[in-house]
Amino acid sequence: MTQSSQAASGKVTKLNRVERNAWTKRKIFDAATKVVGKYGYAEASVARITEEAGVAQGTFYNHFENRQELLDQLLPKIGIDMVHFIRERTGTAHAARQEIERFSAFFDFIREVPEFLRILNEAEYFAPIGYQKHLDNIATAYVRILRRARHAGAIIDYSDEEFEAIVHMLMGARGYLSRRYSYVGGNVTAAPEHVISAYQKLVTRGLFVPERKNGHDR
Amino acid sequence: MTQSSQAASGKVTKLNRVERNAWTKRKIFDAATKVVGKYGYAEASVARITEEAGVAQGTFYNHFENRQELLDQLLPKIGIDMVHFIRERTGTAHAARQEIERFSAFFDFIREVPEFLRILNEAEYFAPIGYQKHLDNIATAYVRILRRARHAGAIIDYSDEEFEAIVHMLMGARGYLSRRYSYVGGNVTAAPEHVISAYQKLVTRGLFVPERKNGHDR
Amino acid sequence: MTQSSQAASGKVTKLNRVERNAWTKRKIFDAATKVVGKYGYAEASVARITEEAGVAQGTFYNHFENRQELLDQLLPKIGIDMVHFIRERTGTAHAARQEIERFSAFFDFIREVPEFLRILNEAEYFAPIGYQKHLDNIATAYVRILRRARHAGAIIDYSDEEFEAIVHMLMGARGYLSRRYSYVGGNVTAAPEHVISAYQKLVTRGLFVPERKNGHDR
Amino acid sequence: MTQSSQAASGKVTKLNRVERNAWTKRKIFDAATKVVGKYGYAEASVARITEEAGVAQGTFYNHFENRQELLDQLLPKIGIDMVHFIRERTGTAHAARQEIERFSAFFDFIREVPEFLRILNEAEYFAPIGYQKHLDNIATAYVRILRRARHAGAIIDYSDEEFEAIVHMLMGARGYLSRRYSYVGGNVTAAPEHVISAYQKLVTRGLFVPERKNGHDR
DNA sequence: TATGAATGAGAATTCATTCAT
DNA sequence: AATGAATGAATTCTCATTCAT
Repeated sequence: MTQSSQAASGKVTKLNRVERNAWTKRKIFDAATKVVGKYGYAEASVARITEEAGVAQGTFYNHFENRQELLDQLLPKIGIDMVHFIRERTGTAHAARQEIERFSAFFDFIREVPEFLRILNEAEYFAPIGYQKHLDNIATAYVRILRRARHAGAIIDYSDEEFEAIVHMLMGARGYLSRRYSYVGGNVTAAPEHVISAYQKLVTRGLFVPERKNGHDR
Repeated sequence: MTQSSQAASGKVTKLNRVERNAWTKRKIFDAATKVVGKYGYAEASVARITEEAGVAQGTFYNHFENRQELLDQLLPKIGIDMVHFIRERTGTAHAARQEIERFSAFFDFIREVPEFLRILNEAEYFAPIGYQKHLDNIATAYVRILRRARHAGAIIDYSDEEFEAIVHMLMGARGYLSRRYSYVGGNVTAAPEHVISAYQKLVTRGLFVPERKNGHDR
Repeated sequence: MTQSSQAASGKVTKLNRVERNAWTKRKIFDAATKVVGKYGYAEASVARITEEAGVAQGTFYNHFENRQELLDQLLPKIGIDMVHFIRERTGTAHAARQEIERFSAFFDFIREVPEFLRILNEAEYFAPIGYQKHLDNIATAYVRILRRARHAGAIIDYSDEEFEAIVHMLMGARGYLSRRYSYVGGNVTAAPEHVISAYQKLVTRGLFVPERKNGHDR
Repeated sequence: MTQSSQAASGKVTKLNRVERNAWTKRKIFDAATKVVGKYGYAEASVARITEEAGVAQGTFYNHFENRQELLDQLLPKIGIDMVHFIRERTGTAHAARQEIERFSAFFDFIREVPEFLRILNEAEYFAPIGYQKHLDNIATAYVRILRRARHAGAIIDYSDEEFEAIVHMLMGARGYLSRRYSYVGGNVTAAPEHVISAYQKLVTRGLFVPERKNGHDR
């Protein structure tokens, strides 16, 4: 083992049994991310994933019960990365403006992790368990945000049940918009200005109350 | 009563060659709708479809070039049915209220054709050509509606480009909402009241100008 | 039916039942020749042949018991054409020189009927009955020629049994040579000079006695 | 005794991974030889071959990219065996007599490997890549032999180009003769005496100069 | 734990032949 | 006699999973 490969593994000394195990599992996981991002779930055969990971096919089944189990873990894991990414890019402005920040950050994340979009969109049918988990994660966090905004007076007139519906609309809007506008000639691009402005108008007017000088939440 | 009108009436005694041909194609098509709606595109093998249709596998290839060709025809065909269905259920009220009618009609259509949702949602990956065709159909018609509303003064302050983005948001919203709320215990149900009200609030406030006594479009 | 198509059929007036029948059979036969010559027996599906002939698939079975029957008729029919063609191009010179004329004429025939080579060569495996018939036709005629030459004193020291072997050698030589030298860049070409001279040397010296002034056969 | 030498000896107790792998591939190869020899390439389906080999169909594709790849390897491999076989049976007599030895040895080889003839003859159409490879192998070696004979004075008056043509004639002659005379009632038999004598006369007189007391080549 | 050959159930598609009209 | 839709067996190839080493 060379120094550089040790460095890449994050360890400097020889790996013990547990670490080697985790390291192999990680290799398979990362390979799956790459493969699904590039070819989609349907083409993500165990053969392709293990080849990309540089391990034998049999090794796969030492770490995952079966192909589906891995596929179902893919989206939730990346989904959490996304939540962190967006949270870091959201400031303390008025709630309506924060929502626009989140919207933009979502598109930024797609550019950061181009595999995400495909993994997200196909998951509903190829990794339904993972998809559900992801959706619950996001919806829960999102509803909490809206509630907080309502508590701060930035939203009125929406019930908790309606929040849940709103959250699905916003997620759906993002999904369709990203599919439509994130790809130009095979490359992942930033959201066009008019897309952001349209989202801003719809959401700001439709969901939030007009911002006043002292209307900051938190 | 002519032979052809006999065929159309569903009460068939004897069909001529052309009618028999169309009838068989139709059987395959309907079987595919059923199968894809129930099992999804991935599981819609030619064997399954032809079995459902009650014809031999080889017969399939007398009517469709290959499996994909049929799959790509599925969504656009049903999509057009949907457009007609919604149009029939849309009155002449104020534009904002018409949009809510369309929203409700969409959910009604899903109950009418429960296969539609799955055929629509999976199409992006399993029948991309058909999906694109469908999306274009819908987006074009939808943008035209919004423009007319703007011309009638029911919408202001949105550009054509923004309309396109809005249309994708609305389609995305419907898609996610229908996935979340249309199924209860395996049955297709009507949209809950709070979903309709949330949509109504978001869209009415976000997209349209407040309705005045003389604010009808057209 | 137009005048020109009547002319093409070789008939000027309306065709009666028998003639129509023969005409259809002929169309199928010619189509098969074309198709096998271009794509080979293996790709000569009934669908392809009938399409080329401009008739329905079912029509095929009104004229031929099955696909194989037609294929087996192909080679013997053209083989007879070849025999006539070669015979017409053979003069009354010394037997050895006649053999060279036949050899050259064989290559000329290939250029005249470019389908022949493929039909001949593949027939052994795809139309074995027809192949055998053809081989018998040719061998019989060829042996007769050699016997006549022996009777005329142009060949000595070969028995009838040996003649049969010689004939197979000569046919084999032609077959391999034509495969090797008749195609250049997809086109059928004349036999190169050195091929003819090599054949001439081998056969003239190996089979015939040296030509004398009065050594003409016949 | 090493493991590998155990394998080579045919008496096998335990094979290691590499040996097992080679052993399986060999089983498939041998099965293909048998099947093609008996039924021809066209009937040599993967199902038939793997059944004959006693392995699962899927196993086939662990060892060969596809069906055609195997078929194209068949003839060149056996062709090399044939060359060795013939070379071993060729003495140091005069070149003309050596040629007769080779001719006889060819027929002996067919009796040794009865599958060869069919594998050879059909290859042109079913395994064209393998056929070309084989033909090149043989023609190259054959021309080299003729040149050596010319250098030794046993052949005069033939150019290199003519040699190539001669070689094709000899190969064609053998091919046709073997088809005609090697099978009697389903069994492979030796070449009849009159066939050998006819070949001997034609080639000895047609290609070589009369043998003198000191006319040995080499 | 890692390996990779072996498995066998299916997948899409082709095509000679039949047969009702 | 002509038609052409219907048939279904057979083909090649894929791939998740198993298991002996």
